[in-house]
Amino acid sequence: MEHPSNREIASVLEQLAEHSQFVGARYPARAYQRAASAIAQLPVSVGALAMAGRATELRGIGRSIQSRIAEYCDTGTIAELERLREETPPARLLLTRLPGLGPKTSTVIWDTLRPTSIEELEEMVSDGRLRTVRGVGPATEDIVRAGILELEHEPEQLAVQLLRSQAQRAVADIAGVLRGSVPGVLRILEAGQLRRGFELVDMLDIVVVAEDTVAATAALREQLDARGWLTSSEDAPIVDECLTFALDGLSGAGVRIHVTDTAHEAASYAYAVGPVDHARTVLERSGAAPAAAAPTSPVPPDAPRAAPDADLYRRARLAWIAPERRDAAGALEAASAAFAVNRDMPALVAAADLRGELHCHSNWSDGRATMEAMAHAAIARGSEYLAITDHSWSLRIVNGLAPADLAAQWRELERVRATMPDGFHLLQGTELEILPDGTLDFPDDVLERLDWIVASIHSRQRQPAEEITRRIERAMFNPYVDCIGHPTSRLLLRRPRTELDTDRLIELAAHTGTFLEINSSPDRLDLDAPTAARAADAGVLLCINSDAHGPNTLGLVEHGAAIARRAGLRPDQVANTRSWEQLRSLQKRWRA
DNA sequence: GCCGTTTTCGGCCCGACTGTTTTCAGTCG
Repeated sequence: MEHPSNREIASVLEQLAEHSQFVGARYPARAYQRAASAIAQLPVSVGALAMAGRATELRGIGRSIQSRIAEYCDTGTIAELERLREETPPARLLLTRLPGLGPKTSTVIWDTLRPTSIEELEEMVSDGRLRTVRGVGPATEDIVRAGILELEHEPEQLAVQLLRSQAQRAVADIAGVLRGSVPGVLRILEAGQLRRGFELVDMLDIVVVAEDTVAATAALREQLDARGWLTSSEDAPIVDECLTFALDGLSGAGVRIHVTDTAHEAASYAYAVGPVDHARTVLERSGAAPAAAAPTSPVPPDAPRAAPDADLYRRARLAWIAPERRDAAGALEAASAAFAVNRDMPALVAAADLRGELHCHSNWSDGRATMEAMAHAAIARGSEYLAITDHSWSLRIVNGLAPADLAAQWRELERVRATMPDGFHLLQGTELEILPDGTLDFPDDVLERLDWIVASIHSRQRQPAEEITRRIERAMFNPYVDCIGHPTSRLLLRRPRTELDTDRLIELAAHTGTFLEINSSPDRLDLDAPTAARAADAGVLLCINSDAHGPNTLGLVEHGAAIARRAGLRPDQVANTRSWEQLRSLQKRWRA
């Protein structure tokens, strides 16, 4: 029996959380929220667990939430939530969703004014009635006014964007459906924006290679229809039959499934990877004759010879271009020039090139696992070194470590180290808070005892450009600061980047010998690809770091590697493609 | 709504900042 995805269930719980806020039940709201975020990253189906009565074994899920999940699996809905939804006026929803208005203020406004519509709320803003609400001043008024305005402009920004991690999960879900229900599927290939390494994705492209495209398309259409997913179907202009639909639920991103057979696989894949203009040019240059022989699956993501469309590029008299570089300016010209002299395009860095991990957290601060568990997970991934970089003490919210804690951690680390296999380096580090004035959270005599130091900003992120740039500059001049973590502090779809002047950042990183991070957390991906490319051009070494908070998230470096590849980075431009001994010799503390 | 051998009831990350007050509540990370 199939269950709704964890993503879907999490979104339902989030809606329950929102509605709990309306009735002032803030602790239940938090419980729903906690359950939702626990489920979202769970590797097993919570629906199956709930139906078996075992979901309560998970932290954050009790009898009540379990029964709601089971109800959702059974009936596809939760009666209580449906009722709440119908009872909730749009103006109420708007108020609670405004960033800067919390549960208290939005409830006070609602209780005092009771606008029956967004239009009425707008009137209340302009005629000053909003201002009469206790606790509402000019700033709050601005927040509401801006919120209404944004709502009016929404059609333009309605395109739904997914983080890479969400997009990958969605693709995996869809692929699961396809495998189980469409006959004669030979392989399923990830294409489109996701394959090209976009940090945000609004269209998922999936190539289905089938023995019989007519039969496969019919079965696929039926499956999608049965799920209510199919919104439209169009024939792709060039090479394949393409089914287009919208994902259900919260995400609502577009999906295109390209059905093809082995004879047309290369062209179909190139087209599905895109961008369209690039694919067209390649297809035209190749003579667009369908490839005779198809490569055999499975296709490793990056071996040029084995890529599904490698042959196509050859016939187009082009060196093969990695999907991540197909948006890059001048890619076709470079590939043509390389082909003329019988060369490949420069090799791009891949996650498999990374020999160690330089930014992760343990349960000494806000990580979920012991240092030991993190180390074993790193070893299992083939890493040669792992730096434990728990937060420093000014970040109390995540249990940042004081110098005394650091000393205790050191003793524990020594004990764990003794159990490690030969050749593996467990390093003691810190994610050091750069304080608002640019001073560091630990003095130098503490820092000099650590193996590896990532310095980052988590507070006062709205400083003006000059201040925040000076702040990071001061940190980079410290001889023990090895790397600047998530330099612009953006959170994709949630929070804009800081005003940091990245030109200055790069210039000083080169000058001081400080590495810059490509943080692989899917909602950060910071530095972004264009900035990382500029940094590499300036001779700055980048670190691709997972920022893992548990053993399962060390693999997030795949996302960071995708960004690095979009930036065109070679392995030698990434610091942690080196052994720890080599990397260590590049730390500025040994070079001065 | 969830959690727990120091609790089956009474707590729930905690400090800084901001905007609203006129000494502090609400929001955020």
